[in-house]
Amino acid sequence: MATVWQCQGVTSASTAGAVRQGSLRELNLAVVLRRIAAAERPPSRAEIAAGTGLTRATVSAVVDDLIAGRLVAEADPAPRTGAGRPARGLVLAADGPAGLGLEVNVDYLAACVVDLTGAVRHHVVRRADLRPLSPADALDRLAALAAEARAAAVHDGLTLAGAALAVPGLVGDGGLVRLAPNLGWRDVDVPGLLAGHPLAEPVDGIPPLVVDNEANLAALGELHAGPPGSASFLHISGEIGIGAGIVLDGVLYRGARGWSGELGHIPVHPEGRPCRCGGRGCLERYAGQEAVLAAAGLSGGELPADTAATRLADLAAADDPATLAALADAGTALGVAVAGVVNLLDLDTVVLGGGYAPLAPWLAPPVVAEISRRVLTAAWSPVTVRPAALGAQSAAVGGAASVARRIIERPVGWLARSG
Amino acid sequence: MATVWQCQGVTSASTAGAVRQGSLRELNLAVVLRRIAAAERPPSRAEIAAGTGLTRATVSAVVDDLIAGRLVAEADPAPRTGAGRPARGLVLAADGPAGLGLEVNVDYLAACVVDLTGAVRHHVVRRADLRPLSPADALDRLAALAAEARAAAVHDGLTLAGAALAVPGLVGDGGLVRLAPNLGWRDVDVPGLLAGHPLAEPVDGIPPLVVDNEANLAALGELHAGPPGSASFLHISGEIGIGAGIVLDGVLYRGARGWSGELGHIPVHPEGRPCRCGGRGCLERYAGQEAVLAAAGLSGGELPADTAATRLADLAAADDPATLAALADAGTALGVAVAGVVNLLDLDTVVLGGGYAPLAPWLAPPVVAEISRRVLTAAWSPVTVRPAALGAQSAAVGGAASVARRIIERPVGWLARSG
DNA sequence: CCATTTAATTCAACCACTGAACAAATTGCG
DNA sequence: CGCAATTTGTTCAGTGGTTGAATTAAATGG
Repeated sequence: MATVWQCQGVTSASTAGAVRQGSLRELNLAVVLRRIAAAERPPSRAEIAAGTGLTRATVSAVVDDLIAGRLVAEADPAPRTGAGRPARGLVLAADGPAGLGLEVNVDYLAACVVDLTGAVRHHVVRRADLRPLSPADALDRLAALAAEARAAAVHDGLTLAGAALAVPGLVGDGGLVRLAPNLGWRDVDVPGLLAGHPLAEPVDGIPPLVVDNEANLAALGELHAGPPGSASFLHISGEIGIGAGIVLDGVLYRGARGWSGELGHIPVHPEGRPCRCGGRGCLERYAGQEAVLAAAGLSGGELPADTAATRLADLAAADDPATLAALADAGTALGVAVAGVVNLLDLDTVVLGGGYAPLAPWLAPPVVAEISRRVLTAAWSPVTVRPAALGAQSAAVGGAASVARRIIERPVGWLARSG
Repeated sequence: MATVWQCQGVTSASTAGAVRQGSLRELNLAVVLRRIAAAERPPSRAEIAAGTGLTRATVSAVVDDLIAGRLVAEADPAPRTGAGRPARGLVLAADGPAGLGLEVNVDYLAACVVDLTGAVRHHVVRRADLRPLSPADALDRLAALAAEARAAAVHDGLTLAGAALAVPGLVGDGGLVRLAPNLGWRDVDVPGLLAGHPLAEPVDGIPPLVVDNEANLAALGELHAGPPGSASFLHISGEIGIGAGIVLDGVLYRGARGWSGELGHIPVHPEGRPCRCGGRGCLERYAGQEAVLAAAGLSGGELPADTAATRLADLAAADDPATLAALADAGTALGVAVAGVVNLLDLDTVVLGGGYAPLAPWLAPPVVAEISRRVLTAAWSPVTVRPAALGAQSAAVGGAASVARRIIERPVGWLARSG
């Protein structure tokens, strides 16, 4: 009776491999670095030792490695501590490795560079309607933008350690874009088309290029930029489709096959309006960009997402009745779907991102109303609904930040780079 | 002896503590033990070494510790390997620590003992209507049942290392049952009421008693008993309320506050039937036990769940038209909600458990229909809908198995017990 | 100016893994 | 039957990295 206790998932946390001798240092490098990254103010070696349970001797040795590897620097001025020898505060290095974030969307390309501290060191958005272009041409332009960003990073003394590309669509294994309906892409082999463009210097443990869903990376951006403490949240990207990134306990959940977050096709009126997915009454048909524009009396189903959102926000700010009604209805539909999600996942925060970010003043109230009406546990603990901290550009930033985060989670790859 | 009563906390991935010197052994004990637990057939020390990357010397030393601690035993007969010195197969010990699973439900109490290998060594169900009893009286009876189970375990040479209690309701920190509507419990301090009843011998790292939602533990039972490969699934417990346990990548997801899985209050008809939760159109009002019984023309809203389910199954098997229609409608409503969940979480398996298990032949087809109609990615990869492997009794077994699983995940606690 | 206090480093000791050599136990071939 | 081949498991000196105490460093305060 062979009983299987643990099924190997796609990325299981408990798949921790064997701990060899050197792993000890590897693990402690990560522990100390995480501690420095998570601290409110620059901690001293002694504080880290007290907080982690390691000895001061060990912490000193580990910190030496981190400083030698340009991952950590000593902060000045030193924090005041009172009597005794003054502590030397430790901060993440601002001149070490950095992540490159890229985004391809319907009407713009974006590239940004985020360093270890989380600071956005470089950010370019190039507006252009990409729908007429072939995937190869679009990616060529993206590569040019990436090269610019890389040059800027090098100029700042940074080293790009990896890149993440956000795409508005379903992404399969190996960076294959299965379907990006609004771009008109289908089965596009992004890594293949980008081969030859050196986007980043390969670092052990950091893939040179990760392709991911735009909503996923935007959620990571929110995790990175948002206030600490909300480690379980739903980040909703309201565009033509409605995607969502799910962060549970500080970890992005990608689903069994990497296709989680299809919030737009949650049924809100089971026998309601037919949807292009084949179902009926999907959320997208009530709170998607096209539906809201139509309800507000605007015809531009082909408007870019942020243009549409700002136009709606302008009209709503001017108290246009049709727009206000359209947003109220969309918010209610969104609230119904979100209430279901919160009931299921017990989230404490819902973030309105993408095109929803500028509309949050009008969307959030009905969403909150539906949540408090329908969520059983809302009485015990309130659910926060707030706009995305990074706004519409969070996917590129989130991608770049995810690269930096990976280095913090496993610094040995970077340290092994060149000695 | 001061025993610490605690609830299964929300474990954050980033709380990974420092790796002290001894942790190295601690981690490798877990690595080797997991390997033995996950293997199809008893592996040899050499196979473990090859599979993990550890040296044979290290594996031998680790295995010696595990055998000395009665967590592992050498299997006989030894597996045939061909030429060379014959390997000595390693299996999980059947006479070491074991977990105690308990369940309080509307019309029965249950206790079971599961050993490390996953075998159910003892299982008692005591039928009784618990609703007239006070929580204290009910828990007294439960404690008596637990004492019996403990005696049986000791008789078998087992040592109980912890207990898990399944309750049909919301469980807060510290084992406080906030609300168990069908039991009529509200803010019941279970650990306080059970103080003095030695349910298990405290083991470092294994809380003596964990109180958890019935649906959560049932999902763990399914993870334990179900076929391997489905490490991300939704386990639905259809009772008077509809709860769900969410297993993602082999890990039970509890939610930010431990209250995940309220599937019953997902809206399926936003302005439909009013629900006692204050919302309208909750799934529970269309697929909950009361709704189905009423639709089938049965009045017994107070029937125990399994009785109601078997009665419905009998009627359906006899082709009773009203029952068939009621189940079809319930299945459709369930399918709408589940389709939303699958769209959101990209699950590959949905398990019908609790009272739904015997009704699966009639519920599964409409659920599958709604999924294939509404789930965008169903075209790429099918979603399996199946009845629970353990049936209605999975919560107690799942709780007991979760205790055993904890020992496998962190054996050092058990090994430190008494030398 | 000196006692006090806290931070960081140094250093011998120790723990657990490493790698190679060795012993054990079986198969297969002459 | 005997011996080479083969694979398993153990022994043992060696090493990397943590440990804990002692030591040095650098400030405050009376």
